Amino acid sequence: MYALVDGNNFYVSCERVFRPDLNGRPVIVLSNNDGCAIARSNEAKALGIKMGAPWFEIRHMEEDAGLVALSANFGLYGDMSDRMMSLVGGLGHRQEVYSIDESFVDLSGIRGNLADRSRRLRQRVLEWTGLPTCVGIGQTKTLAKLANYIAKTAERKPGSYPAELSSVCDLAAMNREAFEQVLSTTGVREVWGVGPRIGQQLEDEGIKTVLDLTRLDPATVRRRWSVVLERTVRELQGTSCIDMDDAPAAKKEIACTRSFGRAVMDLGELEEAVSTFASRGAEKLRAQGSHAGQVLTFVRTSPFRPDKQYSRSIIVPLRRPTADTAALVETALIGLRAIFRPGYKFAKTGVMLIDLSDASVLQGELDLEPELCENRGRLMTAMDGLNRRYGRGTVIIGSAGTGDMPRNWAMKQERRTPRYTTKISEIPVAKA
DNA sequence: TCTGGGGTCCTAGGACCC
DNA sequence: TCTGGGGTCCTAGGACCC
Repeated sequence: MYALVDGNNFYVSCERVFRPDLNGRPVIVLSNNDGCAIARSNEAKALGIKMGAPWFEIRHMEEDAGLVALSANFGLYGDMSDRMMSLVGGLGHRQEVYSIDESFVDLSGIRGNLADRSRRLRQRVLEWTGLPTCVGIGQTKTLAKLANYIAKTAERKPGSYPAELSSVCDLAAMNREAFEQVLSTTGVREVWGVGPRIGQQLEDEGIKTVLDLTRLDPATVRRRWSVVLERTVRELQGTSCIDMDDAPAAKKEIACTRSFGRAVMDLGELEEAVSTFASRGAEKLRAQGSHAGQVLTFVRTSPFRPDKQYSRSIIVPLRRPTADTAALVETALIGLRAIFRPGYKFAKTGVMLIDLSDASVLQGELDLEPELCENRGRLMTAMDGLNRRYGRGTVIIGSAGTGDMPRNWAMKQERRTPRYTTKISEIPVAKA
């Protein structure tokens, strides 16, 4: 038995904890570069703002409808997430943190009324962190996800489902008739694992509701679609196919990519951006104890603009796997210089560290610079320590830029709220 | 003017091997 | 005329997730 607990409109709710004046108002949080809406309050959803809606298209609602738009404050959301997750873990014996605002909890061995227990947990999370949540319970992870969707929808749109399913929905506790009734009023696209593509195909075949999907024969689904969808169908039928993953494996690739605040045409500026992203990737790499064997660098123009388009990537191997910032930056720059073409308005670049291996696995080789290597490792440790203690960017590699060049590539963030919980100078002051 | 970032898994097809 | 069988590895692309 599984529960899926997730934060309602998570980023917006994090902002509201410190800005109660935003309660009851339409609020959205924008992606990096203030590009598009990535979180919406219920009031913003009611205005018809879609997930991913470009900001420039909905901006007029600031005037027309009192919409409040905030730049993403990921430092805040990450910290609030940690607080929420540590409480949610108490619901059962094992927890899998699935995303910044969701976690699965294994409820096996938990006695008593699971819905009541979940309601108490919700209350505790709300009181201790200020964050509203919903809980879905089911026999499999896919059913728990579905239950969570129902709980959220029942809460947000009264009348869409029986009122008692609002906020907490336990599909496993329902009788067959009620269960099928709920499934028959839920669209097939709401199922975890059914995206726009498969959703369309299913609907074209007349499979419109979750109940329809649940009644398909798994073998047929495998033949007509894939083993992935077959698993989904089996999970809906109550057979668990997706296990808990409570010790997430090391990443197999690490990406650092950004769209630019403004178009960039100059190689020098791109070099700063690529150096910055490769450095950040190197930090992530060291944090998980890995080495990279190859570095992929890409540049591209904006596919949304009518300008001349250019998009290329290149993979450059390292002489030996490493997590050394200087080596990774140098390699990424070799790639950049190979694919750069003048005359284009670049919109985005990125560095991906691939072919990752565990740092403890070392290829034996004749080492002609043992002291150098050892010192590099210490240097990286010192650098990470300083940046952790005094903030990201305290110590950087020179090619990332010292501010003497235009920084069109720098991210646009015009509406960021303070880092209330993670930056000492930005902690709110309570007045007596 | 202005459209996010970071991942995973699966499959098909080609290259290559014996 | 008639041209095997079984396997691995890699890559690109598709689809999905939040």
